[in-house]
Amino acid sequence: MAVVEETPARLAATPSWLLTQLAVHAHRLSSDGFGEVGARGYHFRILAALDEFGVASQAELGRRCNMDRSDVVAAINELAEQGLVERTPDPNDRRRNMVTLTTAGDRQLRRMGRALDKVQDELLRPLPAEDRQTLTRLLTQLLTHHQGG
Amino acid sequence: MAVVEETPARLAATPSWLLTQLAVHAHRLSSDGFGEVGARGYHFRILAALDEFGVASQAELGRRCNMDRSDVVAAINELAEQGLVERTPDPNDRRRNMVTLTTAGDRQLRRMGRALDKVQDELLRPLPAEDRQTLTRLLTQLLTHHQGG
DNA sequence: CGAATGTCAGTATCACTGACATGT
DNA sequence: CACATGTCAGTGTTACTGACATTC
Repeated sequence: MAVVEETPARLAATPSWLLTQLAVHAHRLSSDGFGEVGARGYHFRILAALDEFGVASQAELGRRCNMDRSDVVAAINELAEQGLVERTPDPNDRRRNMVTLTTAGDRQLRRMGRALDKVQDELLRPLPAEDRQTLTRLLTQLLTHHQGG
Repeated sequence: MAVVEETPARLAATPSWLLTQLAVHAHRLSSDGFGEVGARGYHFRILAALDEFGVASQAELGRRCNMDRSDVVAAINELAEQGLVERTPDPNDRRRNMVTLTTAGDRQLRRMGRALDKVQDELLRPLPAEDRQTLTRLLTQLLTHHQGG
């Protein structure tokens, strides 16, 4: 009957619940933005890594973007089909593919970047600048611990 | 060649990236704990809601736990099969099922609760108590904004 | 009638596993 | 030989969509 139903305190007071639920909202927001340009999160990760560090093998991309090798394969397939990246064999190590960002890929990256900027604004809207910094610092601290150490 | 590959700054400096990556770690940790008792996240949400607010219809559970009606159906199926909840028709409203927590369900909830407590400790380990409070406050503030308003 | 409820079937994204062939 | 790389096929979790019959 109630219009608004209450979330159990056992969940609401729990950091891992807060994190996952907020991640859901972040994902919804960015899915909307990315979807408008026919892409998804994995694509952005790879394009951003190529833009920032240049040509790379698929395994390198996987490590940089926190993606599994097998998922990189699929993502590169999709990106290559759209002409956003090029996959060429590495003559120095014939196990590897060299993945390069194309001009079209760079344009797409910029489009997705703009969409992502909007997501951040929307996501952090209720927080003043100081709190945003604090939040980013704390989250970075946590992530560094769990990924690096 | 590098042993550690760098994450693109475009990602690392982005709150939504931090959130989603941390949510991944939280999910990994709780999946381990929940998996040991043969359960998953959706099960905990429902058991916790039943424990805190008592008997409820499936639709109510969905609203409280932030789950889709259709996903509640599947979760309740699984919980009922294990004898952790009971599903009985509501005589006052024949559209509804009344879902009740059984004694076994209560035991399971406690097991999962203990597992989840370990997850929080592990997740927040690098932060001092004060920072944990700040983080929880900021996350709560964000989530309230995105869910309530 | 409109609206809520339970149910079913299917989809998408992200993450992961195990296997295999090829090459270093 | 061990190990890295790319590839393929499949799984699990969470989240969501559209449809349908039943009931209020």
